Amino acid sequence: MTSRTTAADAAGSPYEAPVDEQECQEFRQTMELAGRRWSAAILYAAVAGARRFVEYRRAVRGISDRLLTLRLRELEQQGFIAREVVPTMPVQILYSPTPAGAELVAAMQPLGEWGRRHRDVLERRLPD
Amino acid sequence: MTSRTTAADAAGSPYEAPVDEQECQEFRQTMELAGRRWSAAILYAAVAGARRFVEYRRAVRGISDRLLTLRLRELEQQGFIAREVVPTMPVQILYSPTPAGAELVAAMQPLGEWGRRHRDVLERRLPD
DNA sequence: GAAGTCACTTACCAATAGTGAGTTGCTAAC
DNA sequence: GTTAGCAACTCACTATTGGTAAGTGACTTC
Repeated sequence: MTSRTTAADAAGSPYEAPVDEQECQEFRQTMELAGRRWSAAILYAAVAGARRFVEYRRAVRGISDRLLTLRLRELEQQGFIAREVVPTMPVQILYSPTPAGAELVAAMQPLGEWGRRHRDVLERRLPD
Repeated sequence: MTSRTTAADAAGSPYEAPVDEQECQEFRQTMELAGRRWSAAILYAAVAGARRFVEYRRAVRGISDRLLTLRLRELEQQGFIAREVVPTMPVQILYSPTPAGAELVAAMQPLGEWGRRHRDVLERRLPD
């Protein structure tokens, strides 16, 4: 810190924020990866046993076909979900969680817990 | 389950997905509340010691004034951040984490941990 | 008195999300 | 043998959200 004075100093600013910028950045990236709309619910459904497209659509109430397709592709690209085509007649397409996906869901559990304890807050801001 | 047969049954579908739809829903709401763009980083900065507008802007690298204003207001409404006007000359405005906000950040810690272990995945999909 | 800081607003454009309908390939029912 | 249905998509369109850049007013420092 230099000897330069500012309006804030004059007004009694307590300190310069000692926030670790890089850690903040990492934190942000992780939360935004996992917090992408629908992604967490889809991963959760996968770990809970969903496999086929329609099963996910049923489990993740409110999602559209289009967004489900998009998110499944993204999660596949990121390595959290594996897509398998079973060449029966008619073909079946199965989406299963990878170990990385399951690990991610496990890391989200405390937040799920938090959500159950603070259901009131959720209902106040996300009434869908 | 009825005795109705479907194409899926004919092709050997393993089971109906036993996913708990309500739990999935809760999970989704929580993750999307915390995963909103910039929100997690702002809360993190708050817990790490940021108080004034400029301190948050410095800590949360890349955010614009507009979005920071918006997010701070949202987090205040949701009860995660408290806004305090100190009537000095010039006035200071301080944003501090509430107990609920601190608790939320604590619940996000395992995900932050996960992010540090999987930095490669983050870099692949969020190069900003 | 010119330039700078703090905590915002405003205007505008781009990216993302949501809705609803259509498609292909198959089966099952009348 | 046409009609209806499901599974897993795709397309076109609109609404919502996010990003960029610039401006504002009260105040301070040079």
